[in-house]
Amino acid sequence: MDTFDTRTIKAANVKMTDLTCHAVPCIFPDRHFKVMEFSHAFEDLCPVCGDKVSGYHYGLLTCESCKGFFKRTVQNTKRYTCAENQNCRIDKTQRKRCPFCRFQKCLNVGMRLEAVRADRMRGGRNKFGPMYKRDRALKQQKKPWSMSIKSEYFEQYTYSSDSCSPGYTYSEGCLPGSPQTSSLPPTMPPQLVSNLLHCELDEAQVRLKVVTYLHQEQNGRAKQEKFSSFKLFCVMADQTLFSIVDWARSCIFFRELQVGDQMRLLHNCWSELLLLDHICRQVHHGKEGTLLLVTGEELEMSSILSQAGPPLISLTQRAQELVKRLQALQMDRREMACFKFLILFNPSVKLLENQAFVESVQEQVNCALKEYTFCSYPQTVDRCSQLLLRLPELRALSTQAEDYLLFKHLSGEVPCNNLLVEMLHAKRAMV
DNA sequence: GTAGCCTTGAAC
DNA sequence: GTTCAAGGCTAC
Repeated sequence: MDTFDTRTIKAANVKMTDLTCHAVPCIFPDRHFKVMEFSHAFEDLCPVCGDKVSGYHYGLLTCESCKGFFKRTVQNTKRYTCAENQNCRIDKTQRKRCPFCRFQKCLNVGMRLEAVRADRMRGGRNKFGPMYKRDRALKQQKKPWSMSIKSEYFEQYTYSSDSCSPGYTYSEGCLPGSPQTSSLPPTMPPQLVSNLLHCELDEAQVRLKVVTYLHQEQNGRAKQEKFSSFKLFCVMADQTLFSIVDWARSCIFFRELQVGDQMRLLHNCWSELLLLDHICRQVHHGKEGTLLLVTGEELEMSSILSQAGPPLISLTQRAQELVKRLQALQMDRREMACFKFLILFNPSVKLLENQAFVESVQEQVNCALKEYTFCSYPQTVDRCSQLLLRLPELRALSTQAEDYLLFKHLSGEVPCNNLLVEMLHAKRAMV
């Protein structure tokens, strides 16, 4: 129990020890005391604390203090802990109270770790320059419509992509796979569905965390101790699972539950969520014959199948069949977000303290998904049922994956101190 | 540790 | 030469 909590907190702290810090002391600071001027006034408020924006910093418009805070945290590899429930309110007056939640918010709104320079070189421009330029142009276009800053902020989504505006990137209209991109007239999704989508993890941030961790792990080992491919996959899945736990703990509804219920729900469905994460990635990847890993790497399916034993071959093939079915349905990101909640809020989990609440969330999400599919895909009347039929398949597949993992664990092939194994044991203890 | 102001330097 | 987003300095 305790291990779960401490490890979760560890996962929430971004590991940046591979950032080499070569501080260059400024021996002769040539001070001109030039008054700082900006060519234009920034009217926006900082998405982290609501203070006045001073310019683009680490990927998006933020205030000077959050810029400095983000820089100090990343450069000095700071680790914070939250004395409350990891959902402290961050505003101008309280931003100093909880650095843990402040840093989480920095990451959640889209501040980029990679914009903090490992070599601490001053001046110049980075790769975000064109992105900032695009964002400025976009904001300029939006001005005549007098959109309030707040509504603009909440109408955008957390999927990060370099091709869209900084921070919250895919706007309503350019969300891949959304019904708005088809020839159908645009319809407003139910508010709950939009809220669930808003909770989604930033794929780029997850990728960065996993890649950074893997890099550290491999580099910190002697040549003969390097991980095998299977162990690397375990570490990758382990780190992804940490991100999934972080996602759950910051989600609407879930964060209102007592820690005991949170753990029961997560212990019950961790493998389904992990598998769904993998499957969603493949559905949107859309390249037959290759698998897209959380690290962004592509693997040839044929090379996996040629090296894997029968249990892994069967698992891979069944997962790909499910991917194909969901691709055939053109399942979109909002539906995926609903799926996650339907999996997480399982009222049949034993010993829940607030079973009624879990049941009510499941019902609300179910209704919202029905309404969404009905309004957005009117040409497919039974779309919702077709989607929901995939859930038992996902569950069966996750059970098969758990069995395989247990077998590998008993054979000593899973790395020690692994959250996957911890969850596996916790789930078996529930039954 | 925080946050406001200063310096730097690549891109334009 | 100008811009502006990095890092640095320092009073608090």
